[in-house]
Amino acid sequence: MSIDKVAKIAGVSKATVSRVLNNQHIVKPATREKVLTAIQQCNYQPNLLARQLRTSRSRMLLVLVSNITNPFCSLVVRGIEEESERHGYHILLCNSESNPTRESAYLSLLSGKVVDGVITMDAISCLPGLTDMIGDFPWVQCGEGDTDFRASSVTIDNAQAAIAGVYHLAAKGRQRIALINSDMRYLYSQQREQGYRKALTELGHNYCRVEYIEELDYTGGAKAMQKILQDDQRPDAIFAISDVIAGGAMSVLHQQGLRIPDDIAVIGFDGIPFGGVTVPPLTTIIQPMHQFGVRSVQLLLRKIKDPQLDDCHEVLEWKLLERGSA
Amino acid sequence: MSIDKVAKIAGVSKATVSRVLNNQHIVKPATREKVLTAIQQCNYQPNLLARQLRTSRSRMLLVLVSNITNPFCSLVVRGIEEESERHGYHILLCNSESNPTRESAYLSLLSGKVVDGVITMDAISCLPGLTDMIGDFPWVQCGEGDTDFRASSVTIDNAQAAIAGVYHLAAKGRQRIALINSDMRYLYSQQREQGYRKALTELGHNYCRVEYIEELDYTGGAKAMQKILQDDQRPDAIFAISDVIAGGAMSVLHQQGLRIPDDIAVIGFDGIPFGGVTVPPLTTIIQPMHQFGVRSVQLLLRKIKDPQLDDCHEVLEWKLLERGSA
DNA sequence: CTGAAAGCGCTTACAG
DNA sequence: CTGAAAGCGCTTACAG
Repeated sequence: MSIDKVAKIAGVSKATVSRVLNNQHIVKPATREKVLTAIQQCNYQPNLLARQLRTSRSRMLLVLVSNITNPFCSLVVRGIEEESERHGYHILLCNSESNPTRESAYLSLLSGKVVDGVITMDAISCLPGLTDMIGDFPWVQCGEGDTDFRASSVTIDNAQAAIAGVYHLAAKGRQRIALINSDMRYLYSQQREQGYRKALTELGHNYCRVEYIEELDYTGGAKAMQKILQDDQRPDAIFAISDVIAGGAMSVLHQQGLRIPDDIAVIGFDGIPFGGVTVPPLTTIIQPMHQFGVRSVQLLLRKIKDPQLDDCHEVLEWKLLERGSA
Repeated sequence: MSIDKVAKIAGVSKATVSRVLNNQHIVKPATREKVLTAIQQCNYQPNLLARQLRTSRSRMLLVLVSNITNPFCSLVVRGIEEESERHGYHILLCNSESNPTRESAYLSLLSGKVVDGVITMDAISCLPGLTDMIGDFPWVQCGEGDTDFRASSVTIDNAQAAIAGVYHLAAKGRQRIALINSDMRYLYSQQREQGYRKALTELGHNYCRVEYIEELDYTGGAKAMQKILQDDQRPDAIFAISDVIAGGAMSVLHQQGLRIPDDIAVIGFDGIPFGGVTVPPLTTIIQPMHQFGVRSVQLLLRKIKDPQLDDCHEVLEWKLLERGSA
């Protein structure tokens, strides 16, 4: 009714009002003026829902993260949002906690036409049956690059990065390098562990120790570190699969009076700001988190514009940043 | 058309299909069965947009945060999302970076009927003119409690909490307590500084020193700490307005070889997990972040259900958690 | 218990 | 350059 009201005030048809609203330049300037004045006058606000229904475009993107509390995630999300905004898109955030019920509730927004596409950051293998819900809708995996699915992806070469991490520690003379890994449902966890094992083999190291955590947070890292310290043979280096975990591990080392890196070196993964303020500052492997977000949006929008487009698997650069801890 | 298709297959009217879809129990079981089978058969997915347009309810909530990267924000958002989901609502996240253009783009979703209400976590004073856009739509301020606006709010008693922080430091024998404050556009920053000053007066402390940061992150805290250390007279305690800032400050203290808390005590604010793994662990004032989110949603939904309801300003409990740093 | 019809507020061929 | 009309896919009084 609202656009009707404007039309009545301006003395034109609602088609014309719609044209002005959508900046179609075929409208005669004089008519255009009349309409704009009318819009001002009644403080008209378009009903976006109606527009979306009519055009079957919502300009809304769904973002599925497992835990927004993880700085890695929030930094990527920031990139996603920034790029989305540049293209006039808004984002719907689903903080899934890897909870299938919640994920499927959000994914139904795809078939419900509420969102035009989805960026998933959760583990692919946490989306069992959920991939059916995504169906043929535009989809980009961010941080996970499983080519078995009908989705584009943005990742780094996780195995290679992990290898570089191990070599860095080895170059520092470390002989017993332990890995604290997170959830093996994540492809990147598998890939990094693979890299870790490969590097050890190449280097001829006999010591190999992997401890898994349940929750990817500081506490998880601390618990894993405690576990490792109960071993008969103490490692002389820790490779943490994320900076957050490294943080937890370091706090335990401090409590135990162990010196970093003298007694045990620590290297992390991600490159979150937190790593700059640990004691000592954290050596880590930097992922281009912001760029992860930006590229994901670009790939997604491209697919939305042209659904025929082939999936594309983009591999970005990582960088080892040496600070004090290793 | 889609509901029409189902209707045709089931041999009923689309009104009946709609009734089944909405679980209205007036439908005869036999008819219901027919419809359900038809739905299965053609794998029908309702168009939510159409439903929302028709019912003028989107079951979508807008959440405006200034920086999702701040752990305080992401922990609150997690609470918001959890409670939203319980009520069948989804959330739209706007990471504003206090950017008015971006905020107004998102706020137009209110008048556009894309969201039913908004929770703002940004500084009230960062929303100049934006409050007009919110108009009479359901609105809850989270973390900021400016009663001058037509909005409900969920906060703690910031002044009182700050006073407790200062008294805690004073009880530890600290005489020169400096405050690292964040952005004074935030009401909570003003209130905490007020509390800080009040406590100093009550205690008869002459030393009073406030350093402001530009960006609420580790770097901001570090910079502020460096600035303070250039003073002729060094403080013997730092009250940081957030744990993140405390983290940055502590890293500088370590670099300078100052002992915490012996040389300088540090107390933070918020209670983010990070505080548990600093060296030493961070004494802090805990805000009920998750509960902030939960209550905000509850107040908002109540208002959405009954727009006549008066605004309500809820003040939750804070708690001082003593750990090693002060 | 069920159906025909109106309507939510837009956009977009189509005709002029 | 502009308007009348159809239609996006639902829900909901209203009548029976």
